[in-house]
Amino acid sequence: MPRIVDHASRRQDFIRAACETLLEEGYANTTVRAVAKRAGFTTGALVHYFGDKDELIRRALDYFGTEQRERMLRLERELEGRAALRAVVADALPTDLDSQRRWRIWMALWYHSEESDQMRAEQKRRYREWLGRISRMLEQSVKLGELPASVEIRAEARAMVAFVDGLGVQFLMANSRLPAAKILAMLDTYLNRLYAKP
Amino acid sequence: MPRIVDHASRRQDFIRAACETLLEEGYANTTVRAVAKRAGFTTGALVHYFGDKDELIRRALDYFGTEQRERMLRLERELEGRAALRAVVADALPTDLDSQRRWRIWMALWYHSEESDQMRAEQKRRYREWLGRISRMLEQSVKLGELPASVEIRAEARAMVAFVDGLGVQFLMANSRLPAAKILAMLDTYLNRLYAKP
Amino acid sequence: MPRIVDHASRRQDFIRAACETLLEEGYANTTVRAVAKRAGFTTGALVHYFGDKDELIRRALDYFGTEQRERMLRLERELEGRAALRAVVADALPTDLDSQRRWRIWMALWYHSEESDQMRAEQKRRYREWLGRISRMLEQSVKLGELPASVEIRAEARAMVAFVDGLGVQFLMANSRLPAAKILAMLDTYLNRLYAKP
Amino acid sequence: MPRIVDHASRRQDFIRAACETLLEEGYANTTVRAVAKRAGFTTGALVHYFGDKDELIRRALDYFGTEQRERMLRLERELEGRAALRAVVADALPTDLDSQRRWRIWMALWYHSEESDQMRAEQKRRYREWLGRISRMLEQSVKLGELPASVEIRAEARAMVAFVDGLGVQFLMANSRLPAAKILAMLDTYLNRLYAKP
DNA sequence: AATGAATGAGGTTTCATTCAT
DNA sequence: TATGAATGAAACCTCATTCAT
Repeated sequence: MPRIVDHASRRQDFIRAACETLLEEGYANTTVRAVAKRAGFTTGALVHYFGDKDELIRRALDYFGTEQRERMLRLERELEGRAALRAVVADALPTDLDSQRRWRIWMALWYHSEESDQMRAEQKRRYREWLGRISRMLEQSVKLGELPASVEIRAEARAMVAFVDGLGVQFLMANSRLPAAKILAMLDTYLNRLYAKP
Repeated sequence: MPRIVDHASRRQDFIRAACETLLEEGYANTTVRAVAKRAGFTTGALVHYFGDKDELIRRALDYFGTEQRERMLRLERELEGRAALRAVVADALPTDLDSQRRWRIWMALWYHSEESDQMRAEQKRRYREWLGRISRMLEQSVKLGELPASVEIRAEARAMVAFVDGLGVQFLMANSRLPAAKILAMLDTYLNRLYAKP
Repeated sequence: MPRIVDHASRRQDFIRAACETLLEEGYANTTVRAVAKRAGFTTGALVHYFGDKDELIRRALDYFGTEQRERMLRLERELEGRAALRAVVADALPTDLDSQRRWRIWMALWYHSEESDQMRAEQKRRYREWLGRISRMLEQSVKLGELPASVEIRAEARAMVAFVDGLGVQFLMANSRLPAAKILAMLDTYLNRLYAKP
Repeated sequence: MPRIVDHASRRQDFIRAACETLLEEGYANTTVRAVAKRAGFTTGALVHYFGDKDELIRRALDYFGTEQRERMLRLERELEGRAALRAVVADALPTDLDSQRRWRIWMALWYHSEESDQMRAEQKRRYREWLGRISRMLEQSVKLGELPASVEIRAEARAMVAFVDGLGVQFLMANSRLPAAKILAMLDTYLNRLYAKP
């Protein structure tokens, strides 16, 4: 008589626990034991849900990307063109303690993409998606007449993403002493130039 | 009379070995043993040159910063204003295999600043210096009349650095398939907007 | 259901193994590996029972103190005044091979109290208790009229303990060639003088 | 052309350095490097004067015993009988910071006698000498009529030494909070009883 | 499915000792 | 004689993983 357990949901519990551990204790302290404990289980239980630690971490980071994407989709649905772009990017920027935690994870993700082929592949996929989304909003802006047709969509998307990532890094390096207002002002300066009439 | 060894140069050997190990095997595989072996010694030899592993790693990462700074200083000396800024930033951008390696190190540095207080302190110092240098070139541009006096130096410096760092990340994520020409074109677009006549 | 192991008793196994190792191989050779091996496990198993080596050693040394105390309490219950004192001290004195082993441990304890703050604290506690116990028996002697009220309890307790500890040291130095009879005779001489009618 | 070095005196330098290191840094921190540094040399120099570390330590502890003995001889020469005994023992007792240091060494010596056969042998010799010296003073007391002929010289000497050693231990355990006056008072109580008219 | 004891490899660090100079 | 670089063994500790229950 098998114990009644919702395999998928328990798996999700582990993933969430791994995320929280990554956020609050850092990658180096994200041990299997720590994650299992946070999830309310012991190390041995993991074996039923993940082949090894690496898979768990990958799933956790992926979950993280998924959350971000969902927030993004919500914003995209409600707005369009420049407004959508501004909303999506502003949401991604590090403007509070919570987003600082998010950026810490992203950095862990970048960093560890260097070490695991599978992680790298997944990270690439996420990057492509993120670039694609920005591109689409820029295209929308062109359609709406906010931007001239001559704009180089792909390059602009890349520049935009670079700007955001770079600010994330700075935010961490500055130990969160970078006020949200300043960051948003920088974003607006950036957008004003991009959307400037020639 | 002691065995004839140039202490400083041998120390440098270890630092170089640590760098190479970091670059080629990643931070996780950069063990004391691996570094010593690459340098052609046993682990115990390290003790003559570094207090502990952390110091070795810090020195290795610092070595990169120093190299970068020296290149920067050379460029600053020869040019001024916008031209200097363009040269310095273009040099920092990931445009070839060698700079890809550099960016991998930077990322390691960002990442591990999160875990070691000393490393964080040194990293902050480097960041401040880098921001200061960009700021000075922008001020020069104002003096030269390339930029209006109304420009917010500090915020522009931050935005510039963010742009560069973000492109470094993208370069790594894209597995170096981002052509130098495209990256430089993005830089010029960025500068054109910044230096645009209102 | 977990593997069936009595955590407390297994912990005790390690403590016993540590004691034996200390006794038979000396402190310098009491490595984690050696203790684990003697207990029939590998080093990693220790982590389930002790935070680190220091805690293991402290527990092992404490184990001795506890044993000693329990023997003492038994004797105190059955006797009183001078008789109790004589019995307790005679039991503590090094009169056989087994007590030689005990004294070797005590010396380790004294010695290592010098180097670990926690151990020093625990050792102080044990000393205070031991002094208190002797003091109480002396007070009893006063009440029973065996000793004059003028006796300086605390100083006499200290002297008594010093005498015992010093004999323990001598016993070890003499390589156990000090016959029990001689030692007990010395004790009686000591007590005769202490309890002499003025 | 050999360098002119007084082998014996340099050897003594190392021994003194080892002593000081033992006193000030404790046995565990008495590394070859620490001793050599204190002596103003490097580790490699030791090899010319001592076969290995163990020999160095043994010589250091021996030097220590020798100093103590010399102080004792001086006192013996000037006094006799009970007065001599009192002076010698009072000098040995832990009554100041300096003697605390001495006792720390003695304890190290006791402790490590357990681990090295050679050290044990030398320690035994020192103990015999110390017992012999006390015995001789007691015999003198008998000759001087201070003590009855019936006194058991050897046993009394042992008891005396035990008393002293035990107080040394207590002094260390009490973290030197045992006032000299109290200790000397205890000694006088002890001697008064020993020398009491029957 | 879950436990948690146990394994064992691998990491950093310390240090007595060796040896070319 | 002295140097001090280098060795290499051994210590403690951490942790992913395995497995009997």
